[in-house]
Amino acid sequence: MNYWLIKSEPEEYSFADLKKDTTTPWTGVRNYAARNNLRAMKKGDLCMFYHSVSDKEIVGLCKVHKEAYIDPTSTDGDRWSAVDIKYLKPLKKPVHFHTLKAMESMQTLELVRLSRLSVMPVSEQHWDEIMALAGM
DNA sequence: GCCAACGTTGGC
DNA sequence: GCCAACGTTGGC
Repeated sequence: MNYWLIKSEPEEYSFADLKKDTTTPWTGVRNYAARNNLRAMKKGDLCMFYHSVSDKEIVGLCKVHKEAYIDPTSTDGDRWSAVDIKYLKPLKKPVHFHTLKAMESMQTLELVRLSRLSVMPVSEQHWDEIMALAGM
């Protein structure tokens, strides 16, 4: 079991949209590091859902529903990948970017370190710590 | 294969 | 809206 964090601008596709859809194809990633992370995802892996730009907080949990396949929104062969994710539940208390950025232990979190990466792994220690902050 | 120019992302 | 960080592109 691995842990991940995926980003979306809520104006683009929000956690509420995922709740409505239950599952959704996570398409449109056009960055190799993020793509490689998508390809490393295993069915059942847990993901944090982060609202970038306007909210800047982790709002909920989802899981990998279907492992990487060719991104249907790309016409570039199998250069880009997508996965399907499935809605799980909201965090009791969303965790804001500021909170994480201020924590010594989160300085190694990709979200803090590499702000532009849109799909990233989360270590088990970070995961547990964030879940505690989220009241989960 | 280097690197300048350019585009994009996302925090501020 | 600005701009830093970073990825990509293309001329040399």
